[in-house]
Amino acid sequence: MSKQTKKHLGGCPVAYGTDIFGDRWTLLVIRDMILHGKKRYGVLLDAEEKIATNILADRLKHLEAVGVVNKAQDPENRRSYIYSLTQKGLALTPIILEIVRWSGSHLKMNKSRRELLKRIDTDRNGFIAEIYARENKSPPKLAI
Amino acid sequence: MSKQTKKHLGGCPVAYGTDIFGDRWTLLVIRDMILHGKKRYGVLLDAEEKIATNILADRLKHLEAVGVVNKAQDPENRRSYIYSLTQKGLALTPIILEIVRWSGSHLKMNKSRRELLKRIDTDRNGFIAEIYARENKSPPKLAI
DNA sequence: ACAATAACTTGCAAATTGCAATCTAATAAT
DNA sequence: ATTATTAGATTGCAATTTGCAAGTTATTGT
Repeated sequence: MSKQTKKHLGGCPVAYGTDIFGDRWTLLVIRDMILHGKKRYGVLLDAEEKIATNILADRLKHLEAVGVVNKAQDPENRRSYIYSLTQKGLALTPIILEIVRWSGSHLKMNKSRRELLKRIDTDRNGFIAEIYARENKSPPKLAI
Repeated sequence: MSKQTKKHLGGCPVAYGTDIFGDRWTLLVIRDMILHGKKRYGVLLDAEEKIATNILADRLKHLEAVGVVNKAQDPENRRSYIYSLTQKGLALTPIILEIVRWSGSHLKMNKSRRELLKRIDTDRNGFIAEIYARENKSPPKLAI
């Protein structure tokens, strides 16, 4: 992820988005938080794709800086930090879901993932609402 | 974009997606093709973000290799090549549109871009159908 | 024939990623 | 109380990628 190129010019929304999550590792971190409810450094480190420690730390710091994630110390264990998705972060859910849908058309998936895709197709808004509820955030207004 | 890390493990759809478009430049190229109908190397090179020639060539080659883009020589000018989105490529449209929507909530945009956002919100499927029609491809089945 | 163009390719410096070791503060175990 | 372990990084450095600008080749325009 290029810090040098992290400047969107001319106000293009896609360029703005790519400045924030237009790299593989950031997208995967967001996936883990949105779809799997992961909230801790060590748990995020455990993803299948094996992110490097410095990359994970860098990405979490970045996501906090852009307001996608909130970092708070766990009062019961001050070594540990809780990373929560903000409203801005949760609002990335539809993007993640569209990625799942697109990939679902071109990738062999196991049964549980096929069922996830079916869930998304069957009741997308309900699925989104569940993710928001899990994070104790109010869901967005329903779109048609 | 890491060739070494371009391997999705375990069949996760988001990881699969990030292998294909999980980098800034690829997303921006896809944006230009989907939203602006760009089809030629020189035109894609002219984007606001100023992609480097080697990066553009690399990304187009990659997109062709993964079946998102088709490359054909222009019969009227054999120096020039036409890069067309395949069905697989066009199916990325909902992702691009969700990125536009998300960014629209967090970015000041000029009038034309605000109108684009309003278009997407008002008649998303119609907008998608227009893009498919522009590319002479049959649109996907309507989702609820 | 020569100039201009389209699409790259190349050389190389700067930046980023990836791996593994290391560090510090806090908690757990003894 | 002391030692061991843990959580979350940070660091050193090699490998890879990006970015810039010059260069190349085939094709078209003059």
